[in-house]
Amino acid sequence: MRRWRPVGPASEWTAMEERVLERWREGDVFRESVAMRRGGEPYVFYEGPPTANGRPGSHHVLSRVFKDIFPRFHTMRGRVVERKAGWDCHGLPVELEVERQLGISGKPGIEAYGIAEFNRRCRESVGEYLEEWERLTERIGFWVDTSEAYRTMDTDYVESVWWGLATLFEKGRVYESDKVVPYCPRCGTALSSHEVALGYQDVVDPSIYVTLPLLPGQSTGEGLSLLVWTTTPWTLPANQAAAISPGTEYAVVVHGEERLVMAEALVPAVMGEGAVVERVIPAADLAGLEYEPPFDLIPGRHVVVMSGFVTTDDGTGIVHIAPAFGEDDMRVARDHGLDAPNPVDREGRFTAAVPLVEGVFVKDADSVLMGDLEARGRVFRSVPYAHSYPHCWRCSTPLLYYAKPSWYVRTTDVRDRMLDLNAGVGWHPGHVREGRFGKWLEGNVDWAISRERYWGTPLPFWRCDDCSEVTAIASFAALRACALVDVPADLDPHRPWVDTIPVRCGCGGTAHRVPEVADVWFDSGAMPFAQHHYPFEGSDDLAGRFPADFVCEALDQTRGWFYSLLAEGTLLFDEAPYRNVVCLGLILDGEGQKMSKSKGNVVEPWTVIDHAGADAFRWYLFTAQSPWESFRFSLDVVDETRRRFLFTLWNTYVFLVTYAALPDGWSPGDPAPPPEERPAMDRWALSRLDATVEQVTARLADYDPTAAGRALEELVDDLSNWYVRTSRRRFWRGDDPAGTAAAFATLHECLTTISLLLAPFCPFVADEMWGNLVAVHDDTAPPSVHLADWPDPGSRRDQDLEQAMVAAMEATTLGRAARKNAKLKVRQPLLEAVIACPPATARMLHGLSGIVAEELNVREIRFVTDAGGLVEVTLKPNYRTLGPRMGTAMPAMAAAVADLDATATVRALDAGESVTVTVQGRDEVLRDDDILREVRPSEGYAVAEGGPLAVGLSTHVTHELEMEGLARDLVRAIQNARRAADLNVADRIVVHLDGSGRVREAIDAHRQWIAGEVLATDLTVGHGVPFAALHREDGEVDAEPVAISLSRA
RNA sequence: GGGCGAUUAGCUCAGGUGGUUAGAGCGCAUCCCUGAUAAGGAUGAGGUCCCAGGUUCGAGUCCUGGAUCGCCCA
Repeated sequence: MRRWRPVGPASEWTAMEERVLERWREGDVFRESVAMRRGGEPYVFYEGPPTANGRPGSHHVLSRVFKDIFPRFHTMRGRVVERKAGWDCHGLPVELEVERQLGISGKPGIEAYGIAEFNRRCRESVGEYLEEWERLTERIGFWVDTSEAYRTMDTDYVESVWWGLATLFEKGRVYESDKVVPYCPRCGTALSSHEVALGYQDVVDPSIYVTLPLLPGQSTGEGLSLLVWTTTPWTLPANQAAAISPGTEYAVVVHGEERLVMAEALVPAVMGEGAVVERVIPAADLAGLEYEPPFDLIPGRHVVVMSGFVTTDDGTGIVHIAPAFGEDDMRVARDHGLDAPNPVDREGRFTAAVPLVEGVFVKDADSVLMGDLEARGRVFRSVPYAHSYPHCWRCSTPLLYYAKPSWYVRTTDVRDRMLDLNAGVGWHPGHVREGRFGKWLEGNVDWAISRERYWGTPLPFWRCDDCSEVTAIASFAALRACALVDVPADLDPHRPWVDTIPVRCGCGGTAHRVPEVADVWFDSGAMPFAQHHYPFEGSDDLAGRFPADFVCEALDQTRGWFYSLLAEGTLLFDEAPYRNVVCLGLILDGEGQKMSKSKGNVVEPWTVIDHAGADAFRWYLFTAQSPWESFRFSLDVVDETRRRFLFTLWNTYVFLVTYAALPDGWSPGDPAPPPEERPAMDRWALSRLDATVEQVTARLADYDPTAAGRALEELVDDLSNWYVRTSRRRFWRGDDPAGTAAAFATLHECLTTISLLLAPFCPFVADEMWGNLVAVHDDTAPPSVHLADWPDPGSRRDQDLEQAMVAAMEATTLGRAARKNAKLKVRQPLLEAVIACPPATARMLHGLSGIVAEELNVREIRFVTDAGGLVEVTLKPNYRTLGPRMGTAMPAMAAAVADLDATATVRALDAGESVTVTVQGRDEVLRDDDILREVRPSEGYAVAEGGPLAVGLSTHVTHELEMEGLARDLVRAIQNARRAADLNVADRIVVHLDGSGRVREAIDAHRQWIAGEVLATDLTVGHGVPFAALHREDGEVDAEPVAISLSRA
């Protein structure tokens, strides 16, 4: 009883995938695949949480399928791979979305609206696209447990983050400092360096050269003005000092009435070549001089100081110092005991300290301030300046560098340790370790973890109203223990609720929570422990859950999640949080442009899935190129991938099932000869199969799905275009039952093993094939390929056979080229093909000559191994073997080889003798390996050659051969008629033919053969059809008219 | 301004440790096959391997410099 399920055409691919998906749902296959490995060694995967308040795009498909393939692979190899989904819930993107919905903007708007209600809406907004995310996740076959996903806003999660922050605080790794930070005045918050990195834009800012006249009555500098250059004129009112570079010579340049001071080296750049330098002053003589500030509004020392950070690369070599608005400026101010006055409020507007522009946003104040300076004759020159300036990555507001208190984690303390740990991480590509990520770590600065925002993990720090002492609270229990009010059992640990809970300070005073929330990157970096509510629940260690064996995200996460994970892993556990990292590239459109909604070039994942299916989408992403390069992505490239690989595979599978399902077909378990007794073609296929298993396993174990996938592509191509092509007849000829059984068993095993190898890549088609190739026939087999074990490579490699087959393929290609040259179609049988090649090749090919003969449609294959006669030989030195031996004498050797008598040399080598040549007075013995031969047909043969092989065909078509060719043509015509009549491949027919004398002669000569080929039980010839024809057609065969009638037998 | 990566056929991409005539797919042209058929195959045209130096008997491959593009940092 055959149990094969009928198979549909490849064009119904997406319907097939939907059916498989349904089977997974019904059988709960994902859960089962994990559960059945319980007790095995864990393989730890961390899901980097996406934010679900936007639609998932094609780039999310990229990361999600890479997150899928390795867990699937390791599951099949016996590891337990828990896959907990996660969602990043907090942060500015969410707040911005809610602000947009509410039509409010900025912090005052939010506070007027009410933090409680605002945060409630943020919580809702987070889940808005959750359903679409889950639907896409399922449809692309990303197996991850979304039912128990961690969410960074969950109470348990927040408590774990509190634990982390409080632990760092207790270790003395957290501090608060007034520091200049990149600050977004619209969002009202400082940005972390990795956020700043997201928002550089090329802009044109005003840049001005301003004069700072030195005050009269000082030792040096009477009548001189310092020249400073700035691209942020709005910082000039806050000027406190002018910094110069120690050890640099400063020039006094005459400019009209004025005498300007600037670094001597920069005079030509600033003043032009003709500038007159009056004299030169060493930096030391300028230090300490006082000058007239650009605006006499804010008190200060207005003094010249020396600082190492000043360069003479650009500007004037004198730097305007506004301590509140620059990191270097602040350091200079600290070093020299200067104040850091700040005339700009939190919204980025000038305060009453600068009446001229009070209430004006700083960037808008530039022109007014410059106009005022100009009017006072203090501007030397002003030119627009194009540079890259950081903007808020969410709202595009230009960032201000701005002094304000912030909370920091002292990551610089563990910088070297992070570098150590990073050295042991398996990065893919490897250059990220020392390159992009390593360089980033080397330049590490303390991590600013506080944000003055609303929707985030509140910092668990309480500051005493009386003694200012800060208490860090590591758990809700600890909070309850020292709270001065009742803490509800269902505490929402978000603002504003936690802000209403004062606690008792050690000094007896009352402490209130500091207003800031945590950087969302701290949330995601905490996921290794927070997703398990560590250390509050379950085991108090993370054994089997930390570190991860594998994480995977886009390359831009080097500064984001990859960093926050490593920083927290190092600080809290002194261990790298991941062993292997796979980086992914960007998804660009087909023209290499970044996809963006405004350009309208976004390829939606659903478009790809609906048209080409998830397997094709996945296969493209895995195999198109190295995953960390940018993808030039379009529907077309996925479609091409699908046709090239998936359809080829599917056609091969359909071929097997079609013939196996016939009544006289075959089922798994039917007896078949053992592999070693099967024909060469089968042994070759199994050898290739074993080689591929080995390769795919090794490449996947090394996180290289691209090479693994390409090995599979080659195998499928070999099977389809060589094995099936040459073995086709064995699948339906009844005269060799052992050969038929061997063919079925071989192809079945290949496809079954391929379904296993393919399972992590294309889980749908792999399972579909497994179901029909294995599961339906064997009730004890795993019902899904994803519950099966990864195959072990067999021991049937036969490299000699593989090599011989390559030669056979080459001979076939050449034979076909020869036919084309001679204009002899393949259907016309010929007497013989002559293969000219070295004896070793001939020995190798001998066992395969039947295959070559059949492919070339010739009766005989004859080998010619002697040079001369059929072919001429030319000799070339083998540089690969001779080069290292000869060194600089190599050109002389090449000349010596060219001088050899080719025919005699080849004869000697073929006889096993060596050949000696004299090169630069030394005798060199040449072996067979050292000489490469090229054969070329001699005159008179229509042949084709390639390297050491040449194939010639006897072109004489005898009458007998002609009749045989005609018979073949008739078979083809009848087969076409069968197709036109819509018959099944196994239907028996009766045929009646009518045609010319030549046609009749061909039929008479080959009647039995023709009937056999077309499954005819009766074949008649002549006028008048002796049965009621199901189908009839008139046509031509080899220019002869032929009428074909046929009917079912 | 600095770091990292890329640049190979019209397009998309392969090309361990340097070694014969640099490959594949798509597209194009010309054919073939027809018991996988809304498939399949063959042949052909198409290359200054970004440029310039260098190392070497020999460089797409290694070194130096430059150009262009991308990402990251300042």
